[in-house]
Parts: sequence; structure tokens; C-alpha cells
Amino acid sequence: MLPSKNKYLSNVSFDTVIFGFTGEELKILVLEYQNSGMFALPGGYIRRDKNLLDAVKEGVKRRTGLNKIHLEQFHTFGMLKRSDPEPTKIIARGLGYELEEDNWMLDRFITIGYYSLINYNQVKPKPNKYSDSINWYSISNLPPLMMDHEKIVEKALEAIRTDLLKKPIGINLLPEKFTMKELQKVHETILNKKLRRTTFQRKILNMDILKRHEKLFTGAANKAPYLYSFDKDKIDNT
Amino acid sequence: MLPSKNKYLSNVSFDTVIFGFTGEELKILVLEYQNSGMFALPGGYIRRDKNLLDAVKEGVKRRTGLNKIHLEQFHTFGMLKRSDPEPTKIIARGLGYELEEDNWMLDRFITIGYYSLINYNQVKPKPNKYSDSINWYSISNLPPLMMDHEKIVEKALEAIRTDLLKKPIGINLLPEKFTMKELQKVHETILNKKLRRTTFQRKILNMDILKRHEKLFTGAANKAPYLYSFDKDKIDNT
DNA sequence: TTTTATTGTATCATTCTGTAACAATAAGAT
DNA sequence: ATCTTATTGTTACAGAATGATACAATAAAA
Repeated sequence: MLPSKNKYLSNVSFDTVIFGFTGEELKILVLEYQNSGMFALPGGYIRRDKNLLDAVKEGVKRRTGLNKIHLEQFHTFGMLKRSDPEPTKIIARGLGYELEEDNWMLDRFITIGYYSLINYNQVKPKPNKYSDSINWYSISNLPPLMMDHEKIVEKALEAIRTDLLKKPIGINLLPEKFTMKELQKVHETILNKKLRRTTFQRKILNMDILKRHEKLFTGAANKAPYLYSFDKDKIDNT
Repeated sequence: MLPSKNKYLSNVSFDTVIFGFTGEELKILVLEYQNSGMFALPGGYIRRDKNLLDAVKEGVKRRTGLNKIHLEQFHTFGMLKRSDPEPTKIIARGLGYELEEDNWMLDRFITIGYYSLINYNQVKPKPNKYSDSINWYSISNLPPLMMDHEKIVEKALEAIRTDLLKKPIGINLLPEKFTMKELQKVHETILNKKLRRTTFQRKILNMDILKRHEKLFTGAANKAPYLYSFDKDKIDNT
């Protein structure tokens, strides 16, 4: 069954840009609808009986299987021209439904953008009943996204870059314990530029948000790096 | 007449926090509805045929008479509990209307928050047909605002503080030409703390966004300060 | 001419950042 | 065992930014 009008709010939706870090690249989850070849950000409608944030959380959970997800709202998109009933019609058709002209889903929507940072390896993207595939795509090599979804990704990237030095971004993209080099790679990938090793290390350590653990012996013929984790006690949770 | 359902989007609204600077205090525009004693931020519904931003601009213009308004979107509020039909009923009643239970305006709304910085002296707040007064209130002494509007003001203040050093905030709050002392006062008021005079002056001048003009002779028995204006050529307009 | 309040700058100490150098070390090569 | 190699953690120093203070300039009244 398609979503029913009286269960959801009209004219408002959400879209999420879900980032993962492979160790080398930043990727986001993109879903492709059955039989229609439409690529879209995971999004959805807002149930009348749920907080906006909870609705988004549930949507992300449905797609990733992850429970405790960190979400940041970054922008709300309300341009007139972003509304186009065609993609929705095509998607519905691909699923075997023919939407009537006055169907609520073909109406204009204002969409609220959230980004989420998750551990790439903990997620096995799984299709749901409306989509036939959901997969990781490198942000430098996205498929053509429907409507204004590419603009939404652009805005999400801007937001994450701004947040990089204010919030412990790596905390969600990396495993519990990680090396300084890995953390640096996360920053470099997000900012899309090389950072100086010594300066980066000093700056991060001076932030006093990391706990140092045992060394990591990789078998390589050189000094073994320490493992670090974010020290939740020292991070201001506001 | 009350706004009609088919002219506006359902379940979405906007609210604006309009800041002005008196020279001493930060104030915002608050409107009080006829006969109901309800205080609210100037807000409204989004016309189906308008971009979100244009709808907000028009709303601000209707309230302030100002044409070229700088608006910044700062957050979208979607908590379930923010929706309460009572205030709207009371407001409508005060205007002489009795809303039916299923009226679209009594439904749940998600609201998009914008802030605006305007020149306090250029604005004669004027009531419109739905309100009996709109006035400046000091942010440190607001009347009790309806629904979650106080929280919206709080968020707007946070946003403006963050933007203070990234964008030339004073440009909209001050007249064309102003003294360094006035600009400093703007910053101090927004940040709610004293700043060191010499450091502030050096920092602002090093930003290289000001043009220096003639001196301002006030008649006071001391050295006359220079007047400055923001140099629009040097400000990165992105 | 002197006095007073305020403004614009210069000065110096302190801190932060960019850059380079160096010491420590894990494991393979000799 | 010792040497070699790649990488890491740390220190050292120069230059820039910031905090704090001092001082010279000056508008108008005394």
C-alpha cells in the first residue's frame, strides 16, 4: 500500500544525507526505485503522531538498521520549482500504482534536510518495499539524483564542513578506537584538502576530547601508532 | 476574511524574529492580537504560488514596510507538542470568528524560523488587519509569547551569535555610517558581554570590510571619532 | 592655555599556528 | 645482534594573531 493521506502531514517531507567513511572516501546512501531508474535521497513523510526528529530517525533506521543515530538538521528547502509531480508519478508507476492527479503525494512539498554520520562498516544497506536498491555512492561520483536532491547534498556538505571543528564529527564516522592518521583522513576527505600532520595532531590533542589507549601493531616495519577514542565525558553535549 | 485553505500550504508555516538595535538594546518585533492578549512572533502561512523565501519576505514587508530585507533561515521546528489549537482559536475569536474543529489552521504545523536584522529607526511598526498592535520589545524583557515562540527566539539568538563574526551583521542593524563605538556596542549587545576596545577595533579593521569617512563632531569635549561604513565591494557576497 | 574625556595607535607579552627537525620504535634485512 | 626503513610522537623555532597596557592626538569646556 502507498502512504495514506490522513496518516501524514501534507506538503512537508524530510530528506536525509547519510554519510559513511570507507577509510578512503566519503560516501552517502542513495536509493534507486524499482523499474524507474530514479535515484533519490532516503526521505519520507512525517507521521501526524510523531515529532519531526523522531520521524526522521525512524526513516533512517528503516533504511540502515541503525538504532542510535546522530542527526543534524541543516536546511529547509522551499523553492517552488523544486516541486515536480513527474518523478513521484514515475516512481509510483514503477511500483505498480497509477496516482490520480489530485493525489496528495503529487502536491508541492517543502522538505527539511538532515544529515547523519554513521559507521560505514556497521551498515548493510537494505532495500525496503518501495525501493529495489539502496547503496553507498562516493560523493565525488553520484548518480543523477532526482529533483533538487543534488543541491541538498551540496548544502549538507557545507554544513558538515562548518561543523567539523565545532563538533567531534569523527565520532560517528569511525569505529570506537582509531588512529590519529585515520581521524586526519576523515578531516581531509570532508574538507577535500591535505592537512599538515603535526599541526593536525597538536590541534586535535589540545581540544582535549580524546582518550589514548594501547598501541596498534599492524605488522608494519615502523613505530606503532596509538589508538584513540573520543572521551564522552569531556565532550560538551549540547 | 481569514486565510483560505486552498491558497496556502497545509501543515507548514514560518515565523520570523526581527531584530532591531536601539543604540543600547536589542529588540524584536512582537505582535499582540486583538482582544485576546496573545503575543506572537510575526509569522504566516506559505502561499502555494510562492517560494518559501519570498513568502517570508512578503510577510516581513507587510509588518515593517521594509523592502530589501536580509533574511537568514536558522531552524525548522517540528515538535509534536508545539501544536496547540487553542491559541489560534482564541486569536480567531478575538477577531470575531469562530473556527470549526476541522479548520486547517487548527491542524498541526511545522514552522520554519527566519531571523532578520533591520534598522530600528527606519521602521514604524504597523498593525495589520489581524493584529491590534505590533511593537518592539527588548529581548531581555519579552512578554510571554504563545506556543514555542520563546524557544524560537532563543534559537535565533544562538544563530545570530554564531553568524556574528562570519557575516557583517552590523550592516543591517546600523545606519549607513556609524562609529566604531556603535559597532562595538552592537557586538557587545548580541554577545551579551563586554569587549576590549582596542582589540575589537584592530580585529574589525583587519577584516578589511570598512570604509573610513569624515569625523563625527558631536560637540563633546574630546577627540571626535571617525565614521565608518561597510564597504560592499570588499564583502564577499555568497 | 589648561583640563578632561575619548579616540586612534603603538608597544610588549602571551598564545596559537605553520614549518621543520629530531628522537622513538616495529619489524624486516644483514 | 645490529642495521635499515618507514612512520609516529614530540620538540623547537619563526611568524601571526590576540590580550593587555601605555601613550599620543584632539574637541571643546574651564
